[in-house]
Amino acid sequence: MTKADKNPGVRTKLFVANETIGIGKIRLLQLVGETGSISAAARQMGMNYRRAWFLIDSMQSGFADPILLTERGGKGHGGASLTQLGTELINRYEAHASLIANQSTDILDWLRSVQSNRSTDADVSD
Amino acid sequence: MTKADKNPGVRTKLFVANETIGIGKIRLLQLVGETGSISAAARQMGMNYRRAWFLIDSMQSGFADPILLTERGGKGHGGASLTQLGTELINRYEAHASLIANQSTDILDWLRSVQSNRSTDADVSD
DNA sequence: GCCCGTTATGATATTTTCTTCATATCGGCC
DNA sequence: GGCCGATATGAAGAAAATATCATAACGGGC
Repeated sequence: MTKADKNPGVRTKLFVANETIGIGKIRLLQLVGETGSISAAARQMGMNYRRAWFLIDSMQSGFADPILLTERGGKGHGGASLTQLGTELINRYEAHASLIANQSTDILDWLRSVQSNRSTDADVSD
Repeated sequence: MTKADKNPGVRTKLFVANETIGIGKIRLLQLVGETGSISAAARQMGMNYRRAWFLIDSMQSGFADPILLTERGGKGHGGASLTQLGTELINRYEAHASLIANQSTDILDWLRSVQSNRSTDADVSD
């Protein structure tokens, strides 16, 4: 349970320099901005630091300039903060996602009308 | 560097009944329609029948009615053909993809202006 | 100087996904 | 009735993605 939505949806991914950026990485980046640390963001998303770091690193690899600045040790024992490029990435992604959503009502309505109604809960056949 | 930097791209996926539909599965479905068989379509896309069948099955699972009809044995030793629902799926997907492409120029232009210029190998993701 | 929480990365284990091989069935056709 | 190429699945192996555990460096603060 708590898997995919029962309603049809549309998701878009950006492809840049061999890496992909979707809503998950963007959300993580947002949380880094809000919490001021990668590990706090990871905890909040229920993932381990290792994975969060990989995701952020893969995002970063697409850009010529840093999307965040990190610091270890120091005040607050270190942390991370977004650069202007990082926040712009978030903003542009969200603006784009919003445009897409506006263009998706037709196909979503159609999918709803033709989709299978089989229970999408955990399909443990027994 | 014969392989020029890959340009940024946008890809969208439909989510329906726990399954995803992207350009790869749609292309496969198209080829089934053109060739009249799943195995021919698979060969043409360089994948094995097992995988093609699985992809088609996962697509089908999202819909209440069949997107293709299959036949084993018989004239031509069997084959597959799209239903009207299957062709409508293809058409609607392509119309949707075209809308998305029109809305993506802004973010693509921006990504081009800020992306890293490290050489990237070809992306052949379906 | 040690403690603390964080960044950063290595090494290993586990899970998931994909591939390959193998087998069965179908039904017109010669 | 056997051959053919197609659909349809099972199952073992390989590969890739993800998770877990472990360790080091950092540097302000006490």
